Amino acid sequence: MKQISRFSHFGELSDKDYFRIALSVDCVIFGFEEGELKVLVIKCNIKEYKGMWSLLGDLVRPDEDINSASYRILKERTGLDDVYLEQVHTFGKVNRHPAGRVITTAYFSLVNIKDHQLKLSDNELHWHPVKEIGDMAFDHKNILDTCIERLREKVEDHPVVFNLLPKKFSLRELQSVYEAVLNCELDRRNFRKKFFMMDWLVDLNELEEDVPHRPGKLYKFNAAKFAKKAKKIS
Amino acid sequence: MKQISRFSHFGELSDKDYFRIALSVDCVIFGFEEGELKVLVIKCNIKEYKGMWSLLGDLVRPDEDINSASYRILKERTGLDDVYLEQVHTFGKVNRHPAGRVITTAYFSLVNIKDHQLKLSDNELHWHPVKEIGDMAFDHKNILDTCIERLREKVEDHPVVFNLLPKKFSLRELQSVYEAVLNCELDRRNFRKKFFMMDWLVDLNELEEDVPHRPGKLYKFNAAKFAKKAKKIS
DNA sequence: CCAAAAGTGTTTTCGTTACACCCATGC
DNA sequence: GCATGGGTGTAACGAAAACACTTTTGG
Repeated sequence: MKQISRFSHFGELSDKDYFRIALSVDCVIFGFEEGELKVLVIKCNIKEYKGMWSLLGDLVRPDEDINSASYRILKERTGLDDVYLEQVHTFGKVNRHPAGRVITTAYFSLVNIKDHQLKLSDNELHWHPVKEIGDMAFDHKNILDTCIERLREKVEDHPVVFNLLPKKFSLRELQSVYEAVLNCELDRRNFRKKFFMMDWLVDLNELEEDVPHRPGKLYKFNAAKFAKKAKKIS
Repeated sequence: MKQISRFSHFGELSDKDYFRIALSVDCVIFGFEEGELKVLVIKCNIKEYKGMWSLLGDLVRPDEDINSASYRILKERTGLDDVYLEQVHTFGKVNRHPAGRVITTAYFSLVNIKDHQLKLSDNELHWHPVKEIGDMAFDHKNILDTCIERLREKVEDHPVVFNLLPKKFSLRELQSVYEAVLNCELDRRNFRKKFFMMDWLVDLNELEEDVPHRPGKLYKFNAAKFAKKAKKIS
C-alpha cells in the first residue's frame, strides 16, 4: 500500500491511526413464504449477544469492492449469485460492535426462497418472519428497520418484488407479496388494473395447478417492457 | 482495541489485514446564489488530480462516529454547525483513491451561503454552479451526481430547501430555489397554492425592500406546523 | 405612464379509491 | 350444488396542470 500521509490534514493523528477501522457489509436478505415477508438471520455466536439473531455480514477484504463483498456474502450463504441487491445505509457509531471499531454498510436483497437450499445443517441459518422479530444482536434491528423502510419506498415505483417470486406467478401471489411488504391490504380490482396498466406483466396463457378452486392465470415479469418505459419518462 | 479474531470466518486473511482500509467522509455542500444551485468545492492538491475540483472530505477518526465526522468537516469549512445533513451513499471501489484503499461515505448538506464566511483566503474553496461543473477529482463527479439526484427526490416531499434560504424570504425566492434544484420551470400560481395548502409558511407581515418593482411579502418556514403534519400521516 | 413582478380563481384532466356481481373450478 | 377464489367495470373524488388578468410599486 502506498503512502497516505497526505490525508492527515489536522496533524494530531498519524496515518496508521486512521487504518484502525474495519469495514463490514451486512445483508438484509428478504424472502417471501407462507404469505409473510421473511428475513434471513443467523444465531449470533459472540459472547455479548450470544443466541440472538443477527444479519449475515462479513468484513470487507482489502482488495474487494464493497458491492462485491455483499454479493460474496449472498453467494456464500444462499448459493445465489443473480440476485437483486441494493445499498441502503452505512452505520458508523463508535461502539456499535463490541470487538472493535467496525463500520458497516447495509444492503438489502430480494430472493426467491425456493430457488436455493440453505446450508441449514451446519449453522443456525433461519428464515424469520419480519413481523415477529424482536431484539437482535448489535444494531441489527435498527439496520433491519431501515432496510424495510427503504424496501417499502422502493416497491412503490420500481418493479423489484418479482425477485421474491418464482418465474411464473399468479396475480394473487403478486398482490400477496405487496401486502406482505407494505403491511396493508389492497383492493383486488384496483391492484389488477394498476398492473395491467403498468404493462409489467406477460400473460403466459398457463393456469395454476393443484389449487382447490378456480385456477388463476400465470404471468411473468417483463423486464424489457419496463426498461423501455423507464427510458420514456426520463 | 480489543481482539477481533472472531471476524475472520474465512481463514485466508489475518485480522490485521482487515484493518488496512481507511474510511472517509465527503460532503456535498449545496448553496443557492444568483438563482443557481451551487456546490462547495476545493482545488485538489494531490498530484494525480492536481488542480481539479474536489468535494470537502476527511478521514474518519478512530473514535469518531461517521455522522460526527461529517458535521466536523462542515464546521471546519464553513463555520456552521446547525445545518441540514443527510447521508446518501457509500462508495467502495478498490481503486477509487490513488493513495490507498479508502472507502468514502457521502453526505449532502444544505446551507445558506450568506450565513457564513468561507476561509477563502487560505485555500481555494469555491462555490461552483452545479450546472457548470465538469470533471472532478477521484469519483467526486459521480458522488455529486448521486447527491443531486437524492436532493431532488428529497425536496419533492420534505421541507428541506428552506435551509438554502435566509430566515425571511419571499415566495418568488422560494420558487426560484425549487426551480434551481429541480432544473425546471414551475407555474407561479400553482406553486403558491401548493405552499399555502401545505401550511409550511408563516406570513411575517413584512415586505421586501430595495426591489425595483412591487415588493413581495416575506415568510418564514414553520417547523412546528410541519412536525405536527408529519405526525398526523403516520 | 411605463416596466416589472405580485397577487389571485377557475376549469380540465388524470390517477386513485371505493365498491358488487357473475364465473370457473374442485370437491 | 356449494365453497373458494378468479375475473371484471363504473362512479366519485381529489390532486395536479393549464391558463389570464388586475394590482402595486419604483423609476
